[in-house]
Amino acid sequence: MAEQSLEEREARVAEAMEAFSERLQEAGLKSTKQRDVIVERFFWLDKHISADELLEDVREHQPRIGYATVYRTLKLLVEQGFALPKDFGDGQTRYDPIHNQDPQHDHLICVDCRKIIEFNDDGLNERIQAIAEKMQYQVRRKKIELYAECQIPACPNHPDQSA
Amino acid sequence: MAEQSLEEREARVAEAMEAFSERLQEAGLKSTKQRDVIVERFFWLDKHISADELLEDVREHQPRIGYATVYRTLKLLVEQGFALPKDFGDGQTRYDPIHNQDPQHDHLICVDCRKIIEFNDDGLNERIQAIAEKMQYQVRRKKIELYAECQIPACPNHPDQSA
DNA sequence: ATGAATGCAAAGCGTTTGCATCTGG
DNA sequence: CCAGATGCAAACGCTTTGCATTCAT
Repeated sequence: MAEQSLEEREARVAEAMEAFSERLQEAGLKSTKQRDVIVERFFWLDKHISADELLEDVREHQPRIGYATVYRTLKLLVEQGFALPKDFGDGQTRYDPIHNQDPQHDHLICVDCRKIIEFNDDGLNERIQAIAEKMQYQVRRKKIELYAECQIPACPNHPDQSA
Repeated sequence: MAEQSLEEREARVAEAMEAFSERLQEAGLKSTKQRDVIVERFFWLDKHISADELLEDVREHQPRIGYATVYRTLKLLVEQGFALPKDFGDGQTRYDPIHNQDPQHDHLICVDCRKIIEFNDDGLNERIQAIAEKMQYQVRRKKIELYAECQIPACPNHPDQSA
């Protein structure tokens, strides 16, 4: 969401790619051109992306990539802890890149324009811990989605806001 | 979740059925034997049920019911505000009956035994309101799921707990 | 060279829909 | 009567899989 310089973005992607490569080697898996492109674009785009959207983007760099490969790579990313599958109720699974520094944010989805806004609230997280503890549970991960409408007359979050 | 006497359950179902019938009439829709059975079983079972599970149950009462009818009825229930579709990541949509008295609860899902526990925490709700307000949004509905593991050595929430 | 990854197309799965038939109001 | 509901099967959209080929190590 926050604006990000090209350098920052490149640094972030490079870091993520490095971590990913390491993990691949650890797991005895191979690094291929397709896999690398998919993962790199996934980290570069850095948004809740669907397999479909990712494939479309990746094909600009590697036209002959098939969707099976995208799905397989996405699954791999999830298994290796680099992505989290999300379902926002629009019929397709979206994948959320996990940055080490922002391990677990929540979402507010505008019911008017479907824009997805990320947020993080410490008070909320504390309360959740407390709730789980009271029930004798320890939270592993959470999924918090607020479906809300904008209160400003003309919803400011229209998709045509240059991304 | 809470134990419920047969009378209570019957009363609850009757009330829900009445409300549903009213809504049907208001909307100029018809009450049919199939529809009634599906809706009644849905309210009676009163859990996060999948179309599949509901169909199986309903067929004990009306064997010739097709799954299209179940899906259509579930959709109707959602449209009319009697059910909320939920996705817990197991590949199929589950439907959560809405009781007037418990309009919007949240869920804790045991990662060990997949048991789904409902809860409701006012402090949590208040905080959520505040978060949305700060962002200039008004929450329409929320989806909060805590995936957590039980801290008691032998997870007490095993599916074989008589339902 | 050898096990893993790819690309394609086919299959799979949950869900929706077209259509002829039936039914409630 | 006639709009709406049903049941069946076919269609659907997203995702997964089988298999022959290619590629990284």
